Amino acid sequence: MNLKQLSLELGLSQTTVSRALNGFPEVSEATRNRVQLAANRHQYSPSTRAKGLATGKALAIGHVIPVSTKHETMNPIFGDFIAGAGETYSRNGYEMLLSIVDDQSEDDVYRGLKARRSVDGVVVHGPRMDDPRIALLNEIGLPFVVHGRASGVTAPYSWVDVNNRRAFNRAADFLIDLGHRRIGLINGLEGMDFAHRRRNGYMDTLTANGIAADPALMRSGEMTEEFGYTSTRDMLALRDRPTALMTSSMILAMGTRRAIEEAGLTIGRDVSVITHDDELSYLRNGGDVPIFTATRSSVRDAGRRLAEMLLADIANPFSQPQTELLEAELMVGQSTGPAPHL
Amino acid sequence: MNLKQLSLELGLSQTTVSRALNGFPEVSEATRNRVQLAANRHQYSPSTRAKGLATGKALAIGHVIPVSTKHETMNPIFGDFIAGAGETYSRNGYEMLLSIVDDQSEDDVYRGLKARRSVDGVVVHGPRMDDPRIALLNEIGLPFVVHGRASGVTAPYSWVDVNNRRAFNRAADFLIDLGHRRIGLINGLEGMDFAHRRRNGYMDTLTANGIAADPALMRSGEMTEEFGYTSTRDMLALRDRPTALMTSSMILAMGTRRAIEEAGLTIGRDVSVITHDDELSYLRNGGDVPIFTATRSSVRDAGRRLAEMLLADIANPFSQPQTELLEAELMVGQSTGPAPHL
DNA sequence: TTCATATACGAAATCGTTTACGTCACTTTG
DNA sequence: CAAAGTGACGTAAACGATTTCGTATATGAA
Repeated sequence: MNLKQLSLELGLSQTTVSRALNGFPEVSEATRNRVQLAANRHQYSPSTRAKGLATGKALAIGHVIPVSTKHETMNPIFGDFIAGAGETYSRNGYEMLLSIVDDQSEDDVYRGLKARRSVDGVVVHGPRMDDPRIALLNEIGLPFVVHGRASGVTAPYSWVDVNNRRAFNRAADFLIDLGHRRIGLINGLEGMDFAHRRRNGYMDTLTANGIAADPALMRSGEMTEEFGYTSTRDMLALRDRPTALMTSSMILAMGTRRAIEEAGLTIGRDVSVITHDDELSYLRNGGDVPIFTATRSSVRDAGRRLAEMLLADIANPFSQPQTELLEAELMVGQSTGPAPHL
Repeated sequence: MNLKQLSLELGLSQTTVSRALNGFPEVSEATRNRVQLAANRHQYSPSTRAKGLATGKALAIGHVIPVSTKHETMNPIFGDFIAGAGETYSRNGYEMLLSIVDDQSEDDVYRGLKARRSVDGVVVHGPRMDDPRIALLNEIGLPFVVHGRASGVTAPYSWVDVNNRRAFNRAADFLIDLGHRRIGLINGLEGMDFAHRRRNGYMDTLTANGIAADPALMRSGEMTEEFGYTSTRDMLALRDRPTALMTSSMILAMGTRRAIEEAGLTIGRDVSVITHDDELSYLRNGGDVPIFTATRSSVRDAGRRLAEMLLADIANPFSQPQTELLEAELMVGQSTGPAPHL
């Protein structure tokens, strides 16, 4: 069923039917009802393609997901993030377009989306330091919001981010208050902006407390369970092993737990662990009492907020860049305790 | 840059330019080259919307991801699955449309996609037993392929699935060969088709070996780490506790490991564990020697295969339903050993 | 020379909407 | 009572591609 058929059946012009359905005032309430009813009866919905052509809007948002060619790793937070964003989109009549792309050819994908006019805007995932995508998107004039920030980029842009620095400040502070002095960090990949900020937060707090940062206690890599395991195992094998560890994700923390227990140590007593927790739906950090002490911030909420921001940006093209900094809360769980006397 | 502008600049008609770019024979090689060059120079790509309108194809595939309203849980395999499918799509010039939808209103989403003509076909995720979506999609005439199967549905349909039954047959057999008689099962949600098949595989092998299935050793629920933990903890507290456990996912297995170690037991010695492993990129099951003994099948491959099947289906509308049953391989790791003498 | 046949290109319809202009019958206003 | 609104609807031109017919020129055969 298309507009023409519907209007023919109603004995009205396509114009009137279109206006009736889109809520324009120049149509009587009587006919509007008649049209609505007929539309429902036939399950009429305007063709997205035709509507898009006519209005010049795509009514779609693009998410470009980089997958590292080296490790073929897909960020596990991604699912929950788009679940949040997706809610906002469908509530506003937008569709979500996904492009999975190896991090080599990202540029072409953005250019392609623009050239084919497939989307009205895009979400930038996994920003790195000095991320070139921001300049690119500004250049080609595609509205966008970044999930995270890109240190080193001076041009203004919209973003939604967690206060990673503050979160890791607080986590380190918490451990130091418990008497820990040897604190390790198992972080995301070097070059990822969030990893950079988290390390800064960690290091600042250490030095502020007169503790020298030890390179042997700092690791960055792909955030897999395996990496959490090997990093922890190696650190625990040091002559002067850490009494506490901070990890950048729950999955890393699982690996950390495995290594600690394999070493015959007890988590929360021999080694304290604080992790960042994105509140992934399938990795809930316990019920009432968290398993891991954690800095917690829902990535799903971030998705929701970011989508709202992007849609607002698109609706009002001359708006200034918006930003939103989400604070993580520190949840005290069972994985931390006073520093042991070694 | 659109077709009109490009043809104007070249001093050709839109027809010729279009034909040149789409590889039609009735255009000389000389002008074809000229057109190609100009198109590249201006980064011209045809508007998806206009092209879709003209051709009647959407050049897009829809993925409808159900999110349970109760638990707000998003299936963790989803990310890797669409990474696989996405590769196939972009290689064939298709785009991927994502709809996140609570499992109440799925019907409307499929109807909407059809009515708005947004996609040429859809992928059905997470089929349940007697899944009504298959009948619905057949009724409204939207091409689809199911990731998994739906026991109880008699109508023919295309699917790609892992041989869940066989996988759990083999896993159970393997444990029984090691001398285990008390074998627990920690499975996905009741009603999910894959969970049903896995349980059947498990139970068949038990009874074939003269072991009565014990309801106390069978659990189904959302496949979170927490559920793996509580299920295992409860089973280990039984007077006649299991010496081996089978779990339906790596994440469940992580919870299982936590409970086992918390009970002061050693995995692979006191309690053996076999898990199903979807080869999620961020949950690699160890390197050379797997951590968990596992029935392994790449969900990313499944995504690739399924996408190819769907595109073939769309290209040839009168084709018969295709099916593909992937076999899981049994990887022997460090989490299994001979049954202990209790 | 003439007619058929390629070869290379173009004019215009088409896809399904939206929307800038008309239009026409009634009020309302000065 | 004529002029000016207003309310309700229609005509037709976009939007940016593809595609169905043509058409003009060159080539070959009769």
